[in-house]
Amino acid sequence: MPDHLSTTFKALADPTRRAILARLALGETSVMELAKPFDMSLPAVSQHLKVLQSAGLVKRGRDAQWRPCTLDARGIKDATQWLEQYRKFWDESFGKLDKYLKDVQSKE
Amino acid sequence: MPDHLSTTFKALADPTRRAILARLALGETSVMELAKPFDMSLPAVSQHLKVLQSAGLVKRGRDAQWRPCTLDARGIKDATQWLEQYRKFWDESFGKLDKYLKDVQSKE
DNA sequence: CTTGTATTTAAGTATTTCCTTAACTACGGA
DNA sequence: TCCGTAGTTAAGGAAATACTTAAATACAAG
Repeated sequence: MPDHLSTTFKALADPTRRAILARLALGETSVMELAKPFDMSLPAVSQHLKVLQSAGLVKRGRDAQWRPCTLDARGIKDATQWLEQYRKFWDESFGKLDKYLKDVQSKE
Repeated sequence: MPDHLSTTFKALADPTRRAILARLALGETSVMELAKPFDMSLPAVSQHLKVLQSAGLVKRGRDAQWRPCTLDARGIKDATQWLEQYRKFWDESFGKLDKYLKDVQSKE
């Protein structure tokens, strides 16, 4: 129903889900393992993973009874690239603005 | 109540609010002007602006009865920098991964 | 001081989110 | 086949979200 980017940013707007992504940045792991740090039921973590998956931020596999999770580049890329449009606005100190302009030029 | 980054990503997770930011990227403008493209009441837009403001994405001024809006670099910077941590995961084609590794090295 | 313009606040509502517990499915091994 | 481990689905509820209309506020100009 909603656009893809809204789904992705919504997924990122939760500290539990961002912590899951941080863990996955270290490498593939199971749902059990992911759930350990959180004071929350397993179904809750499973539901967070579903949100992350449909946002294209996490991919799931199958290994016997485990469903290993890894980062999915797609969602991260989409969000990053959208924000990239606004890069010239964050820290407009001349140094960084100068770097920005050079980068833009080098792409032409 | 929630952490700053959650507030910021939540603010970005709405297409109307992202459209407002897109308009503001072109320059400062009024609430009336911002509201025009949307099939939505003025209070609704005003409420969206409040969300953007508390996420550090928009700054407001005062000029007679107008409350001009501009982009606020802080929120954009925070969100971008958080995602930056994951840059090495989006498009791990060797070319871009190579560029990433060079960038990391050049910062040391 | 009244009117018009710009904008916010208040109050109410439908929908969505994030969690819970209970029940279910999937797989491997004895 | 029965059991244990891993994980999901279902059902329900409290709180948050995204809107609405009506009323209030802020300022400029006559």
